Amino acid sequence: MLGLGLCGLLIDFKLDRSLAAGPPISQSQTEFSARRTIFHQNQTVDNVPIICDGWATATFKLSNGRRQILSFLLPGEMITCRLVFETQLHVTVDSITDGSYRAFDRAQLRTAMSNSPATFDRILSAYNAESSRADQLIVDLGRRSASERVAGLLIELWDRLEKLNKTDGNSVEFPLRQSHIADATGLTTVYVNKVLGEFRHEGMVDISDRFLQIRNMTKLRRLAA
Amino acid sequence: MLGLGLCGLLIDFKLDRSLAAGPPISQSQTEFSARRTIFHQNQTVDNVPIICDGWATATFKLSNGRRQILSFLLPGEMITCRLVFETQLHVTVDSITDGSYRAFDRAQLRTAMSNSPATFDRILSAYNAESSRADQLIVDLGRRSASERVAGLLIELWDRLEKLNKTDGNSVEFPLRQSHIADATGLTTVYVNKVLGEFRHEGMVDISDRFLQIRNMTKLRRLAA
DNA sequence: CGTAAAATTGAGCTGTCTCAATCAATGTGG
DNA sequence: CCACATTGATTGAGACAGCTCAATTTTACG
Repeated sequence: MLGLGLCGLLIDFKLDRSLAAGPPISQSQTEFSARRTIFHQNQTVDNVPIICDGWATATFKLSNGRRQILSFLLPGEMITCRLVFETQLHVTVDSITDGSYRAFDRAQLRTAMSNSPATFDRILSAYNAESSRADQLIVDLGRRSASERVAGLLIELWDRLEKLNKTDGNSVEFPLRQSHIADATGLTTVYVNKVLGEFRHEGMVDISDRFLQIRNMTKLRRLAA
Repeated sequence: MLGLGLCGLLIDFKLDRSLAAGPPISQSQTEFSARRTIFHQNQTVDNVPIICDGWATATFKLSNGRRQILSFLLPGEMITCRLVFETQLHVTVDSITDGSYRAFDRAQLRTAMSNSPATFDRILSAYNAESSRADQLIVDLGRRSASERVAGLLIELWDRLEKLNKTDGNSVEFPLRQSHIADATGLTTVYVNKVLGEFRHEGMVDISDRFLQIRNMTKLRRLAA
């Protein structure tokens, strides 16, 4: 019963992403407000948090102040699937917007995985998706130019938001600051600003008033390819 | 019976790494020689290959000739744990040295996972290790300088080779070309050469005659930190 | 409404790249 | 076992993508 329930939640939150649109119910839900650190790097977490609403980042912070965003966390996503199998968090999780998360019991999750092949497959395919994005980021950072990387990030986010039904025509709500884009692409905010200015000038992409508008998707995808 | 056998092999190859030193037995073993492409990007692989002997790379190749090495594959390692759960390979696998691999049946692997919690844990902890290295690489590429990245790569390989008992004092057999280091760190071979020359000049690290010698581990680790 | 955070712009700098040449090592066929 | 061919290492000169520093304007928040 519990296993099944868990499984249902997982399907909703992680995979079908349908609950994001519905009313939040679970008692384990925790709200967070914008621009807060929700979990600290190297913290031990006894459960597996899944973002329920809002945007957040998973960031690796170096001692000298440099930081690299490893992933943007959107509704329905685990901070990292690694947490299903280990307890120590290797990143800092910072909220971007207001939102909420739910914490799933690790043992129950694992029980659900062994009891239900479907749950097993879903969690593992989420892990594969996470791993695929990481590899994509490695290629971007290692072998692509600044504008290619920014284009790639915008495309990735667009595609993910589209799956969440958050897009509307060529436009989508977009709470990222230029510093988020910089920390995700390994650039400086100053240079990100120049790249985005160039994109705007070319009539390809426009970010303003917390909205991202893609004016020439073909061109953007070609640049990111 | 089969499940157990598989599990045993896995322990040997992937986790305890003990079989690497012993005689190869399995009939599914395939030999490869140096500087060959073993698997192609986007190829469908019906089984899960594990490197048994020798060095190889998993490389993502872009259409314009740029390439990024995602990981170096050492004895006992899967190309990527993703292959346990999906069939399409997203990278090219190229051998560096002569060597061999064994191909495990995917379905049998998965059966072994569900039958044996220990196997389950081992495969997933291998996946976590893979994911951890990927995240480390992202941070390196995004936020560290050329010499930090090269130092980091040498340290990573040193530590992995040490676990395989391949190191001898401060020295270890090291078949990588400077172009491998370049493709792994997102640099050019010319610049890698300059960085390595600097390392040598400082008496920190020396690579010659297919051997890596670490002359000042403390300094190297501090640089890579 | 004041203050802090974010975006924008400009000037100059540097880490890393490109191009190109040379030299060393490794492998190959005869 | 040699001569050649190929691959890898090294070095130098010059270029440029992206950085730093710094000032200014705009936007957002308490």
